[in-house]
Amino acid sequence: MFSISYLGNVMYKIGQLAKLEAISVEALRFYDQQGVLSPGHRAENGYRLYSEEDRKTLKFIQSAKNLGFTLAEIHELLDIKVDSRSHTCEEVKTIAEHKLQDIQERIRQLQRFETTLKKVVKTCCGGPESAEHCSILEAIEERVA
Amino acid sequence: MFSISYLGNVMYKIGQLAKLEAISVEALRFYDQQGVLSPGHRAENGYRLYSEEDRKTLKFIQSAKNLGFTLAEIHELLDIKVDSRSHTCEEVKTIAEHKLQDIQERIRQLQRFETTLKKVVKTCCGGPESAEHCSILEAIEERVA
DNA sequence: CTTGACCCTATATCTAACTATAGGGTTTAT
DNA sequence: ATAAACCCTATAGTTAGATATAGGGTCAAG
Repeated sequence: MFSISYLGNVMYKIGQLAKLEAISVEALRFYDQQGVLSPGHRAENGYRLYSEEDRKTLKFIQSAKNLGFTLAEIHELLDIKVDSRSHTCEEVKTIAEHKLQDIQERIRQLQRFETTLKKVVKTCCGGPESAEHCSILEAIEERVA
Repeated sequence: MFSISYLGNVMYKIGQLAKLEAISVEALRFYDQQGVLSPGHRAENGYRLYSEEDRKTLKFIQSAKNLGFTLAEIHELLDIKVDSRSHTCEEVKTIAEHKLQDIQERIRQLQRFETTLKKVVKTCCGGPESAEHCSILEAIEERVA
């Protein structure tokens, strides 16, 4: 297998980058289409050619996904990143704080579910008897939440 | 406005039930289509007629949704409920326990996001200075998660 | 007797982040 | 030279739980 180079820089074909960064080829094409990761160049045959810089951007995307950011939010972050001189720390921090609040709200909602579910599970015998008087079903009927 | 009755029992038209239980008419039709809440009868003109029992089932559905159950899971619970003699407490408890584990796993994932996001937010000055050396962007680049 | 409120079905649209498929060109290995 | 492996575009499908829309029937009031 040959390595591809453009203007003296190593370039990756889509399948190569996909393998390196443990992502599907389809997902990479999807990122291109969504504008979060468009390869800097195309070969003459139309193949996408990703640079080392593109690979770093992909790592950024994957890392941001690990923080719970959506692709739309990652798009925003990347827009700031590529022209960071025109943007401020405040903007970035605001985005991150909103995300944090969003996540915390989702945690609270899930914890409400958890609290009630735990209560309800505890009251149930869980035995082989008929569910006719099952305390879980009864609790739900009585609008437990 | 007249109240509708069938075999001596009060029945609700879809819009009436929707108003009483604070749900949209479309959602009720969707529940019917999904088989979680099919009105016991249809009027001669094709109108859905919901009984008091159907209304209780709707309350059950809404309550179960407040515990985080999906419609598919609620379908399962209702299947057990309508023929509770053929089912056991154990079955019901198992469903609830699985749901609890599911919710707890989702909480853990969100908490991982939260922990890292908090760290990252704290390191950022959030000031009006350019984002060129923004510690949040740098942290994401360095695969913070 | 017609207007507005209500009901019906069937189909499309929404969000998010892909995955899959169809149909076709390119490259690499044998 | 040909078959496998790889690339392309464009479009459709997936999940969940609805919401929206088109086109049409029903019903009660004035």
